[in-house]
Amino acid sequence: MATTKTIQSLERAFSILELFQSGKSELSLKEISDSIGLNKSTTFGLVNSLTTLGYMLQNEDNQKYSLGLKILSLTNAVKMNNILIRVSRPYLEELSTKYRETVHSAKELNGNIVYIDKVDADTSMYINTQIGTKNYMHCTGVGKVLLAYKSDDEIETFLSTHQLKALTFNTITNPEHLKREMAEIRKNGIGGDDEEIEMGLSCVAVPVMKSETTAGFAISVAGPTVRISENKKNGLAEDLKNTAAKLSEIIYGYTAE
Amino acid sequence: MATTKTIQSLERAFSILELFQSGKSELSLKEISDSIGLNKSTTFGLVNSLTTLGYMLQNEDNQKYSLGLKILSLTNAVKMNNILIRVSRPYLEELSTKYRETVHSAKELNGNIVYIDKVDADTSMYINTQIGTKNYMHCTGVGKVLLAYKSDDEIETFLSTHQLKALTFNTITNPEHLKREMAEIRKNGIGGDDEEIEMGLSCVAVPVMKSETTAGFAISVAGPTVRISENKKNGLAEDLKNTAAKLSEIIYGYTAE
DNA sequence: GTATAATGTTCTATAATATAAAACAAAGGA
DNA sequence: TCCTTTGTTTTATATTATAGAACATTATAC
Repeated sequence: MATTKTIQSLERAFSILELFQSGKSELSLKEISDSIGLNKSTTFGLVNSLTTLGYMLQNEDNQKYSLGLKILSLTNAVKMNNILIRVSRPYLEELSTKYRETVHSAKELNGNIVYIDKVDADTSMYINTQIGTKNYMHCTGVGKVLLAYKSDDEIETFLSTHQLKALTFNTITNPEHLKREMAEIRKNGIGGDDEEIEMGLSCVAVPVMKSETTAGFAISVAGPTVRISENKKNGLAEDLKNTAAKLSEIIYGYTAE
Repeated sequence: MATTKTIQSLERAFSILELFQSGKSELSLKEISDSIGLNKSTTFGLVNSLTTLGYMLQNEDNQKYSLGLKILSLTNAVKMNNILIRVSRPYLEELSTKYRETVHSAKELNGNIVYIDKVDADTSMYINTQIGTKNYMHCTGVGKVLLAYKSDDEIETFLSTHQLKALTFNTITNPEHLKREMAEIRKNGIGGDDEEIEMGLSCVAVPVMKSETTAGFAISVAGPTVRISENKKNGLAEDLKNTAAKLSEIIYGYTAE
């Protein structure tokens, strides 16, 4: 459990790297120092260090800075070390190709979900989620599915420590209501979200079980509400369940029944 | 140009993250502190900060540490910001599928090449290269091709500042010999390496041209020497050239002739 | 089941380091 | 050409990272 103070220069360095997540591929020193609210020279020290280490690089023409390719070497390590990502990728791609929708995998981390992987749909609609970032448990398909397979105690703890913030009119904000949905998910082995994060956007989600009662992670197929409900009839739910069963077996060596 | 001293805690933090590139997915605090040669508590401070920031995480069962998924969010940013990676990926995959060999893309960075992307072959043979890491210019296919399209002055500078280290019996260590090969590459628009990094391993490489005389990056197909020479006859070189021409056009808007 | 070893975590004093201000350099625009 | 803007270097100082030691917790041996 982390209680000690985090090292200031680390916190600052990473927030500089994270600046590039907002779409800009190049930033000037000025822009960086303004964004993080630090002195020019302090910023320079940080940026310069990151550049020396290969995690940022400077465009020689306009002096601007961008992210360095060395970050990709860490990515590699993350993926190599995560059987989960390695194994599930092709299955997620298969689902995405078949239904032409966006597919996510996610796991729980301290009361939130973190996207592990994502396969974008081959359509004009782009779902704005980022691998490695957090999202709520109570309003995402993957989140609700993962919550459903926690113990009753854990669910109670979650509900008493997390406010069920409304993101749309559909977001479930009533704990009792959410608990009823949890029971429903456990009964059917399937869940989803119905415009609970954003109007017009829905998903179907299933858990990848680790044992008979515990979920390791979850996968989902998301897209415009109309298409998702249509696809559900066309076997999307069944396909998701089958995929999850395969992953369960390969990753955790667990087979149902 | 970076001359200032790099911030110590940053240097240390990243060297901790880089420890996980050696294949181990979990490391104990002790292992980490031993590996980087720092005091237990100093190491703890660094590791704890990285954990708080989401770039590492601790296994609650055995206390061991691993890389955090948040690294993947930076990956995302790198890829989003690099048209090069985004655009070329499917083409590299196509080549890899067709020839069942490993495909690389790489660009130059301060006299070395850095792998930008890699598609592993669907065979038992695994080529030990890592995206985001450096390699020599004088003995890799991509490196030689990129060197060939530098100006004569730049080539001279490179040769006078870099020792041509021999990695195998085939590595070209004679500057004059290398210059002759550069001319050959420019003549044919194609290069490669013939067991110059490792015995038994060869590759064919082509530049992706930015203009008539300058290369933006390079792509290569690598594999066991026998298969590569066989594939060359079966159109590998032609396919590579065609792919490179397409990428040239899409990424740099440059068309030959 | 107890004792002992090994490792993870917290506390604290101190030295070392990151920091910001200011000076300087270089580039760009008026 | 001058002035503004932004990137880089220098330097003094205060803050912060650091390592040693104590403490806590877990694993191992007996």
